[in-house]
Order: sequence, then C-alpha cells, then structure tokens
Amino acid sequence: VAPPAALDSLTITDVVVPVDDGVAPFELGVACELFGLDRSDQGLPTYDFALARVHDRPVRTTAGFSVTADAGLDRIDTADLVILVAGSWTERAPHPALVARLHNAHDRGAHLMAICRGAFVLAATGLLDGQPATTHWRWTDEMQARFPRVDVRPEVLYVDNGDLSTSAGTAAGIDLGLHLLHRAHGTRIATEVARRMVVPPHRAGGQAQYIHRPIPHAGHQSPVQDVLDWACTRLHTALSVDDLAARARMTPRTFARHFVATLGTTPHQWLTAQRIQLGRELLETTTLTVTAIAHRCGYGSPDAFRAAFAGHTGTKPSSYRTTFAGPTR
DNA sequence: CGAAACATCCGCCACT
DNA sequence: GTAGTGGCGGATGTTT
Repeated sequence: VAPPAALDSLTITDVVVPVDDGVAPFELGVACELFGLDRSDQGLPTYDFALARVHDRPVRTTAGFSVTADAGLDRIDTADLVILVAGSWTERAPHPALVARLHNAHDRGAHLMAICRGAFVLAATGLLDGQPATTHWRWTDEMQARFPRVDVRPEVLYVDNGDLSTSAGTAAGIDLGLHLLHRAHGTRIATEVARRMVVPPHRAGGQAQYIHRPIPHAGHQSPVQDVLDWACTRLHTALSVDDLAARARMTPRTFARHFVATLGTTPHQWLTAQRIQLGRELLETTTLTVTAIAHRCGYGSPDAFRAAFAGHTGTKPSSYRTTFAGPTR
C-alpha cells in the first residue's frame, strides 16, 4: 500500500515490456516514457529497454495500429524490471511460456511491475496469491472474483510488495514508476524525471482522490494554488491550516472545502506530505542531524518529525538516510 | 513511552 | 429551488 514499508534499494538497468494483441498504447507509452527514453543529457540514468513479443508478428493495439517488438520472450531472462501492461492475456490465461519466464524472473530477483490491467497477468502467475494488489477501479471486482487468493485493494493508487508491484488506472502507473525510480536512484532522480514528464513528484492516497483532481489551467491560478506556492517557501515555519486559510482570505471551513475539491487531500495532510518530502531531500543530500532537519521542516521537536516521517514512509529518518543517502551528499 | 493539550476535519445546519 | 459560506460539536489524529 502506498507508501510502502519496503524501502530496500532496487537495481534497474535492464527493462522489458512483453506485448500481446490488445496492448493499450497509453500504458505502453507510460513504460516507454519512464524507462525507454535517453535523458542522459540531464544526468538521468538510461536503461536497456525492449519490447518482447509473444507472437512472431506485430501485435495490434487497442487503438488499431500495430507495434513490432524487436525482442522475443527470452529477453525477459536478462531483465531486472519487467513491466506488464494490458493485452489479450487480461481476458484469457496468459501464454504458458510467458508465465514460466515471469516465474523465472521473479525467482532471479527481478522486479515485476504491472500497470492497470497488467495486474491480471501477474495474478494469473499465482505470484500475487496472499498479497495485496490493485488495478483500475473498473476491474477490481472482476480481478477479485477471478483471483480470490489475491488481496485486491480498490482504494489505492499503487501497491509495492517489494518485488512485485501493481498500479491502478494507467496514470497511476506513472506514480508507481516514479516510486520505483525513487527506490532505485533516490529523490533527486525521481523528481527530475517527474519534472521532465511534467507530473507531480508523488501523490499519496486512493483512486477517488485522483479521479476528482482537475487539470490545472496554465496561467489561471486558483486561490488555493497560490497558497500552495506560498506555503512551500515557508515549510520551515510552524504553518497551521488556519494560517493557510488566512493567506487565502477564506474562513478555515471554506478553505478546507476548496482544498479538498481541488487537490483531493486535506490541507494538513498536504502540508505534512510537503514537510516529509523536504525531509527526505535533506536526509539524502545533507549531513544535517535529524534534529536540525526536523526543525527545517517546521517541526517543533525531532519526535514529532520522526512520528510523521514513519507514518508516511514506513521507516525512521535515520534508516531512510542509510538506505538512500546519495553520492551528491 | 504514555497522558494531557492541542489541531484538524467532517457532518450537520442555518444563513445568504 | 440551487449553490456556496461559515459556525459548531465532537471524533480522530498530532504534538508536546
């Protein structure tokens, strides 16, 4: 469940996406955008990236055009990240050769990531039995019915079980991908990729919150947006929800309502998320003590910071630093 | 760590 | 009648 307790570092160098007839172009696009582009000019990592075909012919996408995958299924044998997207296998049982290779990859320690209905393939391998998982809300009931041993969670954006992960609607695949990039390379890389893709670095919370999120209008800032920008520059102070409301020239009650309607999260939850994000960055990129970082993130005591940090990330600040402290530090 | 003090948030309702 | 505002109480969660 996001955010996950599993924070072990992840190695990603070699990424493969098996494709079948019925592949969804957007899901495929998300995989390509996250792992298939060369952004080395910005100091971002590059990956060996390939599509692997299940047939010896181009596969037909749901949008009607065809895609030719260069690699065969054996490409899965060398990958450390396998991304599963929708295909004909989400209705029928996946090809046994694919299932066998996925089992193999999993046994080898590769990470298997599913976007949207790609979770059905993962469920069909049996690897998700007894584990939490998610998929698009339109298919959560069907997934639970077809795979009763999987613990389907309709309310979350993505689930990371450490070596297997699943995401809700396609866009949640972006969140999951960024989360995996974060595990592999740390906050700086993950937020930089997010910036390149022009998506917010991390969204917490369930699908319902996402669905109601409006598309921000360029050059047309809401009063709430203005307060967010302002608040981000003063995270080191003891900002309260009432302070935000005052800045927005609204009563706390009205402000809270607008806030939830715009962002799908409450003011205090958002504020805490920003503080923790700042805390992560400081833990990774500086050698400041936890007490100093707590103070810089607007917490009156290191205990309060530790509690909030643990609630959001599932780890203590000190262990987080040990796992993720980057070379830039 | 736990208890006491404090803040947040949500349903409800009256009001414009 | 509809849409938005804001005050209040108390359950819930956070900070000291």
